[in-house]
Amino acid sequence: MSNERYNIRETEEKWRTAWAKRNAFAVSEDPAKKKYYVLEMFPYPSGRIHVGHVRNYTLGDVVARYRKAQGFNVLHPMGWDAFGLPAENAAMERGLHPGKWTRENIAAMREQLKSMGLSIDWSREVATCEPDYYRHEQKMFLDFLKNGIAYRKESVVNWDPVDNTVLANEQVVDGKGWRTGAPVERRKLNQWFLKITDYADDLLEGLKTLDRWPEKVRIMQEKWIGKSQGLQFKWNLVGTDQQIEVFTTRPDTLFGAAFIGLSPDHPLATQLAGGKPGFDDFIRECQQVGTSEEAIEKAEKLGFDTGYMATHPLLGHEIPVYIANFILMDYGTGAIFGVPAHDQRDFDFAKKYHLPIRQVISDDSGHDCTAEAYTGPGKLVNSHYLDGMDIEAAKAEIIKRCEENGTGFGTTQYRLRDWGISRQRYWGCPIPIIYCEDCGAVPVPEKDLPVTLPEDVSFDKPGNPLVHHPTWKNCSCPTCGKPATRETDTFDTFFESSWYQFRYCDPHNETLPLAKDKAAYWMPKGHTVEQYIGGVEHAVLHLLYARFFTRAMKTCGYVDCDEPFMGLFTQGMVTHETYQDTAGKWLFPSEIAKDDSGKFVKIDDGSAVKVGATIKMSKSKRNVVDPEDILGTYGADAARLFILSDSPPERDLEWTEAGIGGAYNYIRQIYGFIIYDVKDFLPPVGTEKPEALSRHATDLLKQAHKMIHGMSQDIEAFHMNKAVARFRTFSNDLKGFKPEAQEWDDGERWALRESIEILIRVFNPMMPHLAEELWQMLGHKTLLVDERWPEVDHTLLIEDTVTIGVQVNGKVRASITLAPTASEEEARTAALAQDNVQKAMDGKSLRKFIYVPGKIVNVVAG
RNA sequence: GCGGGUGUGGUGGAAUUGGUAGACGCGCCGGAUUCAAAAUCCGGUUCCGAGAGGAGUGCGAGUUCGAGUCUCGCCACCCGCACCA
Repeated sequence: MSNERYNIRETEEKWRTAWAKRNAFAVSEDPAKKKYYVLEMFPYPSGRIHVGHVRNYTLGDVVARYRKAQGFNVLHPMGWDAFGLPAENAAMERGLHPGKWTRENIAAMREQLKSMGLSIDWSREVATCEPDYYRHEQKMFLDFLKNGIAYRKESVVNWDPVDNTVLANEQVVDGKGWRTGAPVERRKLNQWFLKITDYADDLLEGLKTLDRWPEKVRIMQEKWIGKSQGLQFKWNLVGTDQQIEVFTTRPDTLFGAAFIGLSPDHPLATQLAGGKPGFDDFIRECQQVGTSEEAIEKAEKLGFDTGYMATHPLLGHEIPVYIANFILMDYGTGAIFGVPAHDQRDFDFAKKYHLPIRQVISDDSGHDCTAEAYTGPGKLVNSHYLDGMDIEAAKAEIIKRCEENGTGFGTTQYRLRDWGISRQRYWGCPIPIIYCEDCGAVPVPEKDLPVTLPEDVSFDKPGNPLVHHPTWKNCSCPTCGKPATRETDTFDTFFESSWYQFRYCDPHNETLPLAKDKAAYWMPKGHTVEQYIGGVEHAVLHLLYARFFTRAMKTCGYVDCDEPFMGLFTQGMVTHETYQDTAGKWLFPSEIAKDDSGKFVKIDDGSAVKVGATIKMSKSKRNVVDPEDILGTYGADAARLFILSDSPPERDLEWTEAGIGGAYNYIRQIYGFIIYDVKDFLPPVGTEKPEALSRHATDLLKQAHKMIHGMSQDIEAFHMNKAVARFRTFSNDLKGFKPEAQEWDDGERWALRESIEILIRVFNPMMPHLAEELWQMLGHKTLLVDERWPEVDHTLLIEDTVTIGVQVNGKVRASITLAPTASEEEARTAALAQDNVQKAMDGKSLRKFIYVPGKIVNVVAG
């Protein structure tokens, strides 16, 4: 076998240069060609790519190169999600300006991505932190205002009382500020919102059209939107003329009501209980729970008895009114009625405050409602005129009665809340609003856009530097000319990532986010991004915001489509083993090695290393590998091949040294095999197919065409690991292909070249540098990047025999080879002729004979 | 807590969607080559059993001629939860 003579570094660089010189991946609108838009989620420019990026962009590149080979006009762009918190952290920790830090990171990461050999049209690159990008979203925001999609309201944030800054949920650790350690408070601020709830039904309906999305993502979005039918109705507050409006999805359980619960943020809460002993402490305690739903749900359920009672005309008795910390002001009316027997949270609350538990639903199984809430189906009991009804009928009856006596109405509620887009941060897109004492919140006139982010800022003080900027903040009112101040909040960075899929279609347009004709070619309704690829962690927020934003843009006349991504693929995480030294300190994989006995030790001092769980790569656990090292050591093709091998892309990928080594070996082996072992036997490029091929040569071709067929199916279904297994199997077939006689005959030589070229062309999307090099070494003058995907000769896929298993009473005892179309009679004869079948039947008679042609025979004996 | 998902040899995974479980790879074992090692090549490798044979897809039930695949109930791990991106 050959020595390795494939110079990976030089060769890979050579082909990247060749593609770039040729502008191989630059595209423009071409009405003669069908377009195909492949998009991977753009990266946050943290400074270095990580293995998750390598996985994401490798997957996208396989699709892009495969579709290009199929003749599509493939749009495959790249850009930078360049606003966000880490840039401000870098500024505070290291004194670097967020803009400088971000732009340097982009430059570094661009080089890293380029070294992967991606088929990207770099002329379309965008960075969201540049005014030529964000000016358009400022304009869109003004349009949203005009169309009633944007509005301002009060909402709560996490407040660090020491730094006097707003904290992201991520910056709240165990209820305390991450830097100051001070208990976080909730604080109300006026903020801008987008009316995503106006589109809730449409977003829900649209999910049905997304048949090329993973079902799990559609389900998650459906649950997130959380459409529910229910009753909104008023309770009377005993001894006052006040009423409490309550929403419930379970009006059927009305007679089991044990208490009314108010959100601590509910206006009535302070009104009823303010001044009562313990109230201030209670509210303070509530305010120390973070704003995240998770924190609220996990926090201990606390209540405060207002001392008031409430009643409802249909109920007939009075129940106490509590303030409860688990009730969200944002959902429904911010008030509920609690039914301990049929809701576990209410049950826990009732136990804690000694409230009665009254069962009103029963399924006759004797469920003990004093031990645990019952949430299953059943009939109504203890509920007067509802007794004996099923749940749905009882719901309808209560809604009807409330509507008749005018105390309530049936209504639809959504769990989805409007999208708060204000961030009290510097490194984001300025919200184009000016506040004037007389005129209020005034939109910045379009002629004054963009409102650019000032670069001369300092991070000496905590909080948003825009607030203390000496000149930027102060301006004059566009309406009346009086001194005024700019909005110092910036947009949520999800704003930028909600429309970048459009910007790539027309990235240098100065007047519009994108021109109509470009949108019509690349993003027509029903044929938008054919394939979007990214992490499943974006299943709800980013993907829902982008779907909403697209609809909002449509409302404002920018585009004609409503679903931005027709096909979605969500990849799994990349994991790695974790390592700790004897002192428990986390170690990087690069700090350890295997000793002679195969145990891991620290490289610098040889001390023992504890190998821990394989988990998601994270900086804190140091279980990360640097793609740059991998690419430098093994080359881009090996990294790409390993990423695609073994693990199905939707599942987690365990990064191992052995795995990347195996991929590297394959590249060297197949190169050596083709160039040193068989190249000299091959006929020249373009040799005509001989008149007749031997059975032997045809068998090889059959395998080759089966592979093409299988590879196409696998790539289209994102079964990249199976596609890899397929061409590796075929590589083994090739290596085992020997002349039947002493010498190669012409047919064999031709079949060998044909098969090798097929192999090269089908693995090209995965290992484009190696494929291009082999293509040239075999004598081709053209670039493989311009070649078409090989066509399947379907006559070669037909098999004349098939081997199937023979079961006796469900257990495999033998196998038989038949024509795929063999009759049941033929199958029966062949099966019963098998010794093992007779043995297993053990003299018993044939009771039933099952024959599924091409699949199985089952002899039922007894 | 709520919502979504995953579970198959020593190991990553495959199984034409109800039809011969373990393709392909990693690792390991044996052989060739080598002064030796590395690298490379060839062969073997689910478990128990000498063998005939038996068992086997997280655990427990069920449907079926036939279940990794479908149904129900558990267990374990992972992702998201609206200001990380």
